[in-house]
Amino acid sequence: MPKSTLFDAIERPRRLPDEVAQSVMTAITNGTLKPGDKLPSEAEMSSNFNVARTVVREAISLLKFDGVVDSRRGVGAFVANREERTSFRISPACFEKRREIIKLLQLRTSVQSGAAALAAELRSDDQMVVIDGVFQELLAANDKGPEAALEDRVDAELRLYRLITEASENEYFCDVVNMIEMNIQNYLQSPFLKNAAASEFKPSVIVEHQAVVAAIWSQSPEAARVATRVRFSSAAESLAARKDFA
Amino acid sequence: MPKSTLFDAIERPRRLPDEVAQSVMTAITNGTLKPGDKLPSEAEMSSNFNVARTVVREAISLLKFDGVVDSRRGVGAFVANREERTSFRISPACFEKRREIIKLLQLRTSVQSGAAALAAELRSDDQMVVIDGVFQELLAANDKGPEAALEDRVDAELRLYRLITEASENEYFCDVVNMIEMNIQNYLQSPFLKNAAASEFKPSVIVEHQAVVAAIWSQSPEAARVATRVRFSSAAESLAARKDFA
DNA sequence: AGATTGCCAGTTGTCTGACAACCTGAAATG
DNA sequence: CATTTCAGGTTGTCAGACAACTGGCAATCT
Repeated sequence: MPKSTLFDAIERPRRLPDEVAQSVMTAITNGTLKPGDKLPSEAEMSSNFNVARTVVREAISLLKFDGVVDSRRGVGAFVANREERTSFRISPACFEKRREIIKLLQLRTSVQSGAAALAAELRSDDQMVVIDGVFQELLAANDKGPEAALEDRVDAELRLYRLITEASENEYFCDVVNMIEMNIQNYLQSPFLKNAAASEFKPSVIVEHQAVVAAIWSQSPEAARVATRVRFSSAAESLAARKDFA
Repeated sequence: MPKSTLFDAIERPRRLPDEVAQSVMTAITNGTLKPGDKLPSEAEMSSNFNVARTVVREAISLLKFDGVVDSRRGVGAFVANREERTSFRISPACFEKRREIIKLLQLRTSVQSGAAALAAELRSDDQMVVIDGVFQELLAANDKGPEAALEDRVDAELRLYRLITEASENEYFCDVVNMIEMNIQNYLQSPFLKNAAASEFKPSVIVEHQAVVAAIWSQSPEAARVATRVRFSSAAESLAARKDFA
């Protein structure tokens, strides 16, 4: 079927419970609702938001599951202390301010470094072969110039560090890194991402990647840790130096 | 009213949606449901679990919010790829096997080290005073011997590293650390925690704490990073060496 | 035959109303 | 005054209904 380009896809209605949850969540983050405060009753919110109580319940249920609020039957729902949360998630607001996203990358750097150190220690020879293969792909894509194989370059880089993280044999590192990556992908506009990737076309970048791979090859945890930190700090800095976002 | 110790608190009825969510989640983690698979329809699950559809909906809604499943109106709900999850959480199963909890502590170590490095760089003098104050409390509690001030010692240690993490000026580090701490507190039985704390009564431990505080005092990020890693690795090792859990 | 349209069963999303379980505080009771 | 009882409010669960949407099948048209 020839795809018509006459019309854009219509925007589909968002899910009500997520909207309500988001709304309550922002009230909590901006301090309108402080820890210990009682949320309005479900019936009240239901009429305020003009949605059914089931919708409000689903929304509150999400927050309860994260430990953001705590509800007691017959009493009400209350905002919990921030340090009582049982899940880690990144709010969309993170991607609106440069300072916030830099902070996120600091965390990413820290986690990725730890994973690389473990990977250096625990990697099998088979894993090393695969890692090196992807690194060669990255080199090949890089040789094609800044624009030609941009997609390939980004993809190879993503896979490279995902493989390294998996070689740490620690699912928690994988989960955190994947989760951060996913949020970046979801909330950062793709043209911006593309520009960021383009600006990372420098010889020094490849050298930094090289150092990471070499450290893992020689099974040197400390070297891997440092090299990874250098690489990701540098990426964060080059992002910080850019002018095309606030 | 004097608190009676004759009876334990009765176990309160758990929430149905959480149970259902947990049930589906384990089916996903153990591979019964693989990425791409279609979940049974809500009506079907409703009759299988013998609960109302609203309960099933809340459960699935939780998983959707985490990006664990993805649902399309008129079609069904599907298991998403693991790397597409948008939140990081720790399953209770983590605390059943020693190897799992060690892995969790590896992550904790990595994150805490990064936070300490930032704290060394960014701390204000006021923050340093508070940090040192809590460290003095820790020393005082330690001087009272292994059992006498056990509670105080644990509490001071918790506060010490929480303060350090906050001094990093990075909420993501705080959130991850708090979240891990919270899960440990929720899922690890308190007698076990108590024993673990008691076994951490050694002169070397205090020296390790001391090194962390000193590095932050002298604003040496690298020293803080290493000292923190030493401290938490050592804690993980002493946990691994224990015989009272599987 | 081939392409298009209309229709239908199945699924998720939302709404409504009801009742059960539970807590709080005030009124009734001794 | 101390205790009990009760009424009202809140969360938890249930049942049923309809709306919105999808995919595939059947009817229809060219």
